Amino acid sequence: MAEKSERTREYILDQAYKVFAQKGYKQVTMKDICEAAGLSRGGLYSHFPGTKEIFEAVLARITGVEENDFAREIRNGTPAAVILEGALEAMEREMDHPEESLGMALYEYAEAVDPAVLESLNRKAEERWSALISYGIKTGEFRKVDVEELVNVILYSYQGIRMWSSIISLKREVPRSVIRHIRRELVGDETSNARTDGGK
Amino acid sequence: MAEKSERTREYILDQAYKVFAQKGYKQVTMKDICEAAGLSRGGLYSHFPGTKEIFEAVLARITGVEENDFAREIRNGTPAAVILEGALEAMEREMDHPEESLGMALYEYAEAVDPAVLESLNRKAEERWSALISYGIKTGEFRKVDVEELVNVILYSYQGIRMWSSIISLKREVPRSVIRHIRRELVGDETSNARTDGGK
DNA sequence: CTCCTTTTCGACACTCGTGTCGATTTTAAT
DNA sequence: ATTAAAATCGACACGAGTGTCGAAAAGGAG
Repeated sequence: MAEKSERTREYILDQAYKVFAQKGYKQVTMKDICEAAGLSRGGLYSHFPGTKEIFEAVLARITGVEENDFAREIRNGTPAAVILEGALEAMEREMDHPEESLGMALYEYAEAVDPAVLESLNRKAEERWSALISYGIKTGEFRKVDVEELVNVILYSYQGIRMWSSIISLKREVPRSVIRHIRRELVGDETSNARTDGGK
Repeated sequence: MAEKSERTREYILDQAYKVFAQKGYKQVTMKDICEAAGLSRGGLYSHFPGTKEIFEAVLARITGVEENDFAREIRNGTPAAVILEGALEAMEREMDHPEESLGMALYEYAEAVDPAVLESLNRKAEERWSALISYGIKTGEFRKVDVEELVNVILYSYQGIRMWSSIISLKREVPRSVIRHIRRELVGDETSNARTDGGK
C-alpha cells in the first residue's frame, strides 16, 4: 500500500516545528508551512485541516520524548545536587536560545486555543521541581528552604526571562544571575561551595 | 475655532486604553476601537492612521503620568522598607489583575513593532530597583544581597507571573509566595520580623 | 439664522489568509 | 507496462481587516 503519506506527514511536522519555533503560533499561516515543507496549500490541506491541528501534532510528537523527569533520577539515587546542575544547565540553555524551542508558540497556542495545555505543563514542572527540592532537603544536600516559594520563583523567573529574551536581547548575565540565585538558595553561598559532590 | 476634535481624540484614547488592556495589541482592530469609542471606521481614520499610532498615543499619555519613581522617595528620606512595601503591594496588585494594565499589549507591541520601548522600560525598572536595594543596604535595613542578581529575580519572576496569569488562572498563592521570597531576601526571615520600622 | 469649515459617515477597492474541489500527477501493486 | 488508488495541484469562493474618498451632517463664528 501507500506509505508515502506517512513520510510526508512526518516531514511536514519536522518543518512545521521549525516554523513554529521561529515565528510563534498565531503568526504562522498554512502558506508558511507548505512553503517550508515544499508542497502546495492544497496538498498540505489533504494532510491537516489547519495550523491548529499541525501544531497539536507537533506537540504530541515531542511531549512523549520530553523525559526530563527528575523522578527517575531520584529513584536511581542520583545526588540531588547533580540533578540540580543538569536542570540548571538545561534552563540556561533554553533561556539563551528561546528561538529553538516551542516556548513562545506554546504560550500563544494556550492563549488562543486551549489554556489547559499550559496548565498541565505548568503543573508538571511544578511537581518535578518540588520533588527535586524536597529530595535534596531530605538528603541534607539542600538548605531547608520554603519549597513552594522557591519553586514559584524558579518557574516564573525562568518563564519571564524566556519570553523577554525572545523579543529583546538580554545580557547573558541575566539568566546567569538568576541561576546563581537559585543555586545559592539551595546549596548555600558560593564561598562555602564544593558541596556538589558531598551528597550521599 | 474647533476644539471638538481634541475632545473626541481624548475620548478615543480613553476607550482604546481599555480595549488594549483587555485584548492585547495585535488582536485589536480599528473596528474594535471605533465601536468602543462610538464612531464609524471612517471617522476614526480621520483621527489616527492606524492601531499602531493609537497605541503609541495611549502609551505617550500614560508614560508621563507613571511617576512610580523610587528616587524621589529616597531623596525624601523615606525608609527603604517602606518604599519596598509600597512597591511589593503594587507588584502584587498588578500580578493579580493583569487585564487592567497594558502589560500584555506592550509586550506584543514591542514584539511586532519596536522592541526599544520594552528595552527602555526594562532598563528603567532595573535602575529603580537597583537604587532601592542599594539604598536599603546602605541604611542597614536590607541584608547585603547581590543587587544585580536579586533585581533580575524580582523583575523576571514578576513578568513571568504577569504573563502567565493573563492566560491561565494562577492560584493567588503564587504571586504571594514570590513576594514573600523577595521580602525574605531583603529583610530577613519572617521569624525575625518587625524590622520594617526599625530603619533609621 | 446663515454659511463656511470641520467632522463624520458608509460604500468601495484591495490584500491576505482560509477552506474546498475537480483535475492532474504520482505511487506502487499486479 | 498497466491501472486503480492515493497524493498533489491550482483555481475558486469566501470572510475579515485595511485604507480611501466623496457626500452628508454637525459645529461654531459672524
